[in-house]
This record gives sequence, structure tokens and C-alpha cells, in this order.
Amino acid sequence: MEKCKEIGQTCACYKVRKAARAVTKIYEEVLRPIGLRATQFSLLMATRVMGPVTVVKLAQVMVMDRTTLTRNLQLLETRGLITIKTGEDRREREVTLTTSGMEVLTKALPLWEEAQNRVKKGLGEERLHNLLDDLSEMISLARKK
Amino acid sequence: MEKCKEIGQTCACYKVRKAARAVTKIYEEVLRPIGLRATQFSLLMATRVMGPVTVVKLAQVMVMDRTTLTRNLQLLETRGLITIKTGEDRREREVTLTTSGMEVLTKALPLWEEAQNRVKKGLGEERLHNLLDDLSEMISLARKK
DNA sequence: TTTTAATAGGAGTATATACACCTATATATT
DNA sequence: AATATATAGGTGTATATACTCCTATTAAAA
Repeated sequence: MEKCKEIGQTCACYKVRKAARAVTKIYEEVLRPIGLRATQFSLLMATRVMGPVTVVKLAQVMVMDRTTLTRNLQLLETRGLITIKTGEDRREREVTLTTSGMEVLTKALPLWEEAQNRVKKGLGEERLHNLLDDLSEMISLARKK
Repeated sequence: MEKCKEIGQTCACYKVRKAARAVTKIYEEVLRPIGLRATQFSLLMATRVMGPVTVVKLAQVMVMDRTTLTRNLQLLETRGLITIKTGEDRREREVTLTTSGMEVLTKALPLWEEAQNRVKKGLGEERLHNLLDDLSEMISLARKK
């Protein structure tokens, strides 16, 4: 049980989750004025790029459980930032960004940039780039099985 | 709005949260047989090393909101894995690992090692080490303000 | 063509997370 | 000592997350 101390420094899960809480705080602080959570901002961005897109496809890209995505999308739909309607294949549901959603994103972008710059300056551009690459690797690693 | 695509690759918040979901899945998969979530495992570990420890102190170390910690601790207390009792300073509440909690940790450790090894092999020991260091840097960066 | 498989998605439930607002206790100020 | 302030902690509420089990629809097999 003497390992416990090391694990606090070496456990990938612990460290990544802790970092997620920490970095989320930075971004949500700046996004609060427009009432967007970190996940919501990411979802709107993804929808902007991929939409119209099905729930399953979006969940794959976000590495998010399909049912988690459903709940998250419902909130955005209620606020009129996206639309969700049945696709040609009537099993599928297509998610699309609305004009209102686009407007919110336009307001969000400079705020996002504030947070991103703070992280960039804090870590250094080089190091941040490296970090993001390594995280991508970790993500695809987890996808494999 | 053409920036949207890049942001998917460069947003630190998005990437770290996504990685957290991905890596959590790996660890929770192996921990499921003993009924521990990733956060619960980390909390037990932290309590093992730091306990008896106050809620505020534990929250600082975990970079977790105090109230979040309260809810998480309640679950562990209900299961008899920790005890929470009023300290000398009667505002404080001291968290301590129980014998039962220690036993669960003993069972959890080899399972945790499975997951950790999978990540270590996937990324390479060197790269993982680097990644964890960079995440530590990001965490302390977020702590500063 | 009927039956069976696979796929897309939702609802129930439980945990994780944090903000706003509250109480209790200890410390500092006067 | 009485009051004010700071600190520790909890509750209400809302979002985030994912597992299990369910239905609907499409595609495949017989």
C-alpha cells in the first residue's frame, strides 16, 4: 500500500480528470456571461462543423456516450440553439445548428480565445501543442478497445 | 467562423475533457468488478495518504469543488469505506479511511495496474511521463487565478 | 416474404460536477 | 465582552456523464 503516494503522481486517469476540472474552470469562467458551459460550447462547435449530423456520429467524434449526448443536446434544443429532427433513415436524428446558435457562437468565440490564450501563455505554445497531441494519442488509444 | 475546425484540434478544454472521458472508460472498466468509480478510487487513495484530512484540504488537493467532494464522500461513507467526523475545530470534518476501505483498495490496486499498464504501453512510458508533467503544469496554472 | 440481426435512439437510474446561498464555529476588532 | 469577519461545511439546483434496459426502424437471412 506504499504505492498510494506514487499513484497520485502517476495515475493517468486521476491526472487527466483533475486537469479537466481545472481547465474547465478557466473556460467556464469566461463563457459564463453568455450562459454556455464548456460542453455546450464544444457541442455547438462540433455541430457547426459537422452538421447536419446524427447523434451516433456526433457521439463518436466527441468520445461521449450516446445517451449523455442526448441529454446534452436536449438542453441546447430547448434554448433554440440547435434543431433535432428525424432523418431520411427514420431511425436517425439529425442535429443542426440554428441561426440563434450561430449567433451565440459568434459571441462565444472571443471569450473562448481569452481562456485559450491564458492557457497558451501559461504553458507556452510549444508545450501546449505537444500536450494536445499526446492527449489525441491517448484518446485514440482508448478508442481501440 | 472558419475557426471552428481548428478549435476542435486546438481547444485545450475540449481536448482534456474528451481525454478524461476516454481514459476514465479504461479505468472504470477494470474497476467495475469491485464497484468503484474512477473518482471514488482516487478519493480513497488520497484519503489513504492524507487522512485524517479535512474536506477543504482534500478538495484543494483534488482540485475539486468543496461541495462536489461532499457529495462524493457521502457515497463512500454510506458504503463504510471512510468515516467523516467532526474535528477538534468543530467547523472541520475529518475524513479517514476505514479498514473496509483499505481492503477495497487492496483489491483495487492490481485492477488499477491493468488499466495503467494499458495506457503506459499504448503511449510509451516516456511520453506518458511527459504528458503527466504537462498536465500538472496545466493544473497549477489553473490554480493560480 | 417472413423472420432475424443489426442499428439508431430514448428513459430510468446513479454518480460527478459546481454555483449560489445558507448555517455554525472560530478568530479578529472595537 | 460584544460585535464583526473569516473560515468550514452543507443544501438546493442544474448540468455532465454513462450504464442498463427498452422501442423503432432498417438490413440481412431463411
